[in-house]
Amino acid sequence: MKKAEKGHICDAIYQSEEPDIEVLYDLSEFFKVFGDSTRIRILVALTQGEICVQHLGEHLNMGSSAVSHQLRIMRTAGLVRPRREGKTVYYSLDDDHVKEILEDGLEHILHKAQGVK
Amino acid sequence: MKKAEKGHICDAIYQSEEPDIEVLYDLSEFFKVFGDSTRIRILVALTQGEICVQHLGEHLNMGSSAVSHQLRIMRTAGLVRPRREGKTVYYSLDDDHVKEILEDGLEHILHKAQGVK
DNA sequence: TGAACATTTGAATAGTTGTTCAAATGTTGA
DNA sequence: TCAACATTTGAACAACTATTCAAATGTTCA
Repeated sequence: MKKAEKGHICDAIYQSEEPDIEVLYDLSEFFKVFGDSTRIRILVALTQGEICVQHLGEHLNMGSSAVSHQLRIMRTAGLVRPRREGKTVYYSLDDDHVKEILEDGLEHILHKAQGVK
Repeated sequence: MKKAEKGHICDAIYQSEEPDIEVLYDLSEFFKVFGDSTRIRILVALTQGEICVQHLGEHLNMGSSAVSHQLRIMRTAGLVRPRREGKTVYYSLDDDHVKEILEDGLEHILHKAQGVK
């Protein structure tokens, strides 16, 4: 890889092979889903196993409609998966990756809270 | 730890020792910072090294003011750190944890894009 | 000090988003 | 089929957010 000639430190951005701008947009959309406390609480609850919409509503002290709206967003993002059993729909995390991302985030803010540096 | 008696699968949420609701709120606030494509692009650019505000603006095709506003948000969140050198202010990632989170997110969406399952 | 430049700040605005309510859809059992 | 229940959907509204512009702050150098 060739080094920039001018040597200005800001030139770093010109030699970087950053991911496509479109991918970075997708990435921000992905993180956006985690950027709401209702959705985070749902995801954290789901780390314990699958839960139906109504119970999620009770747990969050919200109506089923509001919960369903949020679940749709997370379903679209591929974070949760529905399973119907009679009248009831159970939701669960789509894969273990979600759990990891939650844990990484938690680790980060707890780390910061400890007062690093 | 005592198990729920009824055995309903939704009871999982009642036996869980989930993090304080306040912590989950902080967690969502943390992810919210990553949930904007401008900020993501700034963070990704910074993975290559420190960059000044003006160059970031050129890179993103935005005014310095807009960039500065976003940098303030990320500074407050403890994601980036400024270093003044004369008139110029260079920004860099505050710690390696940020890079990890970006990579985890990228890995996830690329993984999904490949069509898993 | 004063001019030139880089960054920050505040106010204004257009666009986005979460929740609520009402209505629709889907499912079960009588 | 009908009633009862669970979930989903759409529209409306209030709250929030990213960007822009103008003004202020901070820094260097003559």
